[in-house]
Amino acid sequence: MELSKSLEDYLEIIYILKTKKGFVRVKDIASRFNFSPPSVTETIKRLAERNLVNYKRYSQIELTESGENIAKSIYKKHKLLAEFFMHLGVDEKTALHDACLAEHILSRKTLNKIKKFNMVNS
Amino acid sequence: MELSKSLEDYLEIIYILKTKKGFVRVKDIASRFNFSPPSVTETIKRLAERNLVNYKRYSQIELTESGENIAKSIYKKHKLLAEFFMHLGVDEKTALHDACLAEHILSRKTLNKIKKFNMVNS
DNA sequence: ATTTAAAGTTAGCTTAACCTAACTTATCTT
DNA sequence: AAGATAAGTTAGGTTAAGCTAACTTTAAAT
Repeated sequence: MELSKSLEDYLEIIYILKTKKGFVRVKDIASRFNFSPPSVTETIKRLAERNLVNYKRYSQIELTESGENIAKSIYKKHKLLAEFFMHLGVDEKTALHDACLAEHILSRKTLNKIKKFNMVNS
Repeated sequence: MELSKSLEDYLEIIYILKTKKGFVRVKDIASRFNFSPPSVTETIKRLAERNLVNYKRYSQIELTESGENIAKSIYKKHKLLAEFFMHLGVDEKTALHDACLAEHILSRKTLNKIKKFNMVNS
């Protein structure tokens, strides 16, 4: 059931691309992460096995409902953490970078405390 | 040159065990991480290839100077982050757990802001 | 000093997550 | 509608990081 950092990143970027562009292609994911297209295809297949995306060869990639739920929750963590780091005085670029990493590891309890901190400091 | 999260964890635990017990054995590392002894042996060899530990078969494990420097810096991050999470109101167990993960990923810039935060809130 | 038990190692396997080279499919242009 | 180009896939390789089973070495106990 546990998702790796890598799979979480894929779900998140699929969600972001879908929202921003309306559709998602292997090429877009590959160029975002600087991965080769075959690596992306392979990972998409693994996501499909877990019913997190609907995959059809040579076609666009769609999140399933549960895939989208996970993607949204990761994206929310990302936003929360970026805001948090910036409240601490970290520059935006670094805040976004570190948020991309921390979003995969911090516990719900810690994230809740961070959320409270953000609320107080807004 | 970049160390994986896994290798950083090994260096850190070797440093901690050495400090607390005076010596480090495969068995101790294995039981800390719940890894099998062969996995530990293999990783120790990889650390030795990078000159981060001195490894002699059937003998104790010693950090080299550069291995110890890295280990110390990770351990310092660990302490810093655990303290930080507790300042935010996170319980100790969770704080230590999350510190173990965050210590491998956060940038120097973010860690510096966290250090300042800790100083103000002590 | 032998024997036994504990610790460590070797050999060989697995999976995730990347890669390149070569091939296939889809799309776009004329 | 044919051919060229772009996108995607397949096949096969690599490395890190884990595992078990079987073997070796060291240390402890009698």
